[in-house]
Amino acid sequence: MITIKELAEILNLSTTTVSNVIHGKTKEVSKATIERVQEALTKYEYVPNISASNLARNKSKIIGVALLARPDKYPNLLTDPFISELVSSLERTIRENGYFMMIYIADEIGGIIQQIASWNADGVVLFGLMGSTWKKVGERYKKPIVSIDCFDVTERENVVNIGLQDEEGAYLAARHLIENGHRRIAFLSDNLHGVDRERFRGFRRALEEEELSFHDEDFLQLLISEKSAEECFRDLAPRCEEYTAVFCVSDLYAVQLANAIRALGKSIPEDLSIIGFDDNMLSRFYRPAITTIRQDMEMKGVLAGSILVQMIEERYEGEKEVMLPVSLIERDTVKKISC
Amino acid sequence: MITIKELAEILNLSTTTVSNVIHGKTKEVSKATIERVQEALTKYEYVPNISASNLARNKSKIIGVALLARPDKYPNLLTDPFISELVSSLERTIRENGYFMMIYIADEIGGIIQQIASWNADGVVLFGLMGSTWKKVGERYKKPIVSIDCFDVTERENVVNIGLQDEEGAYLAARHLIENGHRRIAFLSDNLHGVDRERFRGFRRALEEEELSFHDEDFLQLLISEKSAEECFRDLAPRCEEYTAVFCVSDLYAVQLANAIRALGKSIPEDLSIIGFDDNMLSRFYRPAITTIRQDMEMKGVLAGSILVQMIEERYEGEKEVMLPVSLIERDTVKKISC
DNA sequence: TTGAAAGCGCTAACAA
DNA sequence: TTGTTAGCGCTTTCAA
Repeated sequence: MITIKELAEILNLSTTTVSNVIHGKTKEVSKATIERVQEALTKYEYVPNISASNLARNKSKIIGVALLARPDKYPNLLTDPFISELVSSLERTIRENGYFMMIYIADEIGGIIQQIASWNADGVVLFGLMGSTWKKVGERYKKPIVSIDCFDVTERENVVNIGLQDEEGAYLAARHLIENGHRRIAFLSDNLHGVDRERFRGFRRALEEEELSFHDEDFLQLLISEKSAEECFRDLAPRCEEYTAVFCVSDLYAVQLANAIRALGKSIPEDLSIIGFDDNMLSRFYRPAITTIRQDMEMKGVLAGSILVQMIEERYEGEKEVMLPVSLIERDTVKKISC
Repeated sequence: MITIKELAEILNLSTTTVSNVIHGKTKEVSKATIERVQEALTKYEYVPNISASNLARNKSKIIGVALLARPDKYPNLLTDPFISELVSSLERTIRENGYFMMIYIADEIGGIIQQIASWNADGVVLFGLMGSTWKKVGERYKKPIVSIDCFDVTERENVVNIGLQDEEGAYLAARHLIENGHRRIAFLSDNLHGVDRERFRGFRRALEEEELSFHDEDFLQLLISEKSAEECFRDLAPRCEEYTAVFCVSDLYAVQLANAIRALGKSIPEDLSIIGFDDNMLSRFYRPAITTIRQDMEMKGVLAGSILVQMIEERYEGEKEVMLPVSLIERDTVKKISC
């Protein structure tokens, strides 16, 4: 692998000049030398050494993408349609802006942010971060950060959050069920933190508006840390007898619930209406196609990537928090019933 | 960010010594200094600069993962369950071995391999590479390579291929259909290259064994470069009238075909039997659950990652080609018929 | 047991 | 228009 220095010697030029034509800073270089250099570049198949360049410039063109997940979940995190759509559009946006993506998956941010700092990443996309752990991030990493689906971020320096109208989405879902005559509606999720807390709030707001009651047992909680997903749903399915409809916080859960219900010999939506959240491949391909709340993951990735790049290049002038809209996608898993 | 040099000055030591204790080369360092250094390391929150280290060592701990795909397809390549399972297990394996993954998605290998060389990646995983383009790779990149699902690789230096018993898989699928009484069987795919060619061969072998004829029109080709997937399947569905069963080269296609058939008011498998390939999330979650040929993507990623690491560390002693097995997963989309 | 110093390849301020 | 040179932070050989 030939270096700039060697090239300079061969051409009887300085490294500066060679470096300049490599980077197109050719205002002050004569036509003749430009050509000579470029010929040599291709002739000797020059390949830049990015490590050296990074070291000299104190930049890296790397964007770190940190995905936080529980250890039992992250072995196959990228397999989750929700995550893969996000990463897919992030990757493309980062690439198209001339940066490189380095993915980190782990259950705690400390080590990750350390490594990201080690690589001198120009910026970071953070996903799945919980409240208390923000401290560590701020202490160890001073460059731009875009967080996705985080809360209480606005007071932080150098951080922009891409969020979603979670509350509104769940509200729309619940309203849709109510408008179709449903009165006994359950809420299905594995926790009540972060986005799911917001969705829980929206869900309850819709019920309260109609003065429908909601009791603790109407929260169908998946104990995913204790048993396999399949077991969770098998155990939960019988409890759905009590309801005419279930709101699931993801399409993945909606599909799995539908299967568990059907395994009991019942049918969807005749025996139970189901509504999901996300509008990804699963709800679209499943039959009956799942009625769901759409969020634009594509847009989430694109925004996260491009805003981060703008921050890195010191030309971002938008808000500290961007809220993406949601919409109801009516398909075939909500039955109209007469109370 | 404090550097080794600064640390050395503070401690009145040489950079060598500091560097040595950082890397645990402490055979020739006194207990006392080890402790002093380690205290300072934490006190001053030392973070190594990987670019500098890479430059000095002429290594990078980076593994490049190059995914080749047609431009119209790669915007959302990572969204494909097949790819996401692969990348997910690759990422984990790479991480667990102490390396970093850098993903590259593009339609031609030249630029990618250039960038990978620029980063001085210690090794590369190649997916989706076609025959003629291997030249470029060999010319520009001399370090270890693991290819996935490639052919004619055994004669190359530094290359190990992770393949699959594609021929056998399709053979199993076709046999299964035949054993269930099917005689008019179509083959559905978007091309007949690479793995699909192998599958086509296996498929035909099964037919030939039973002296069943196969004509050109029995190859249902998806013209995915010309129209959207949905249109493809809508246009293709009526042609399935002619058959009692269709073998699809992926679960994704199997699901989409099933939906197109059902959109015509027919049912699966009563009116048409379908068999897929991959055994991923789609075939498992769909109802009726798709009968399919299982391949272990998890294993593919793990093998690719760990073999590459072994090659990088010069301790790989296995074959130049690893062939993963397939198996038939019987589910609910193949009907037993009496001829 | 510790240190001095050269060098990895590139950049950029400054000089000519 | 081109060249000189001093780093960037770390590793590693060799010497002390």
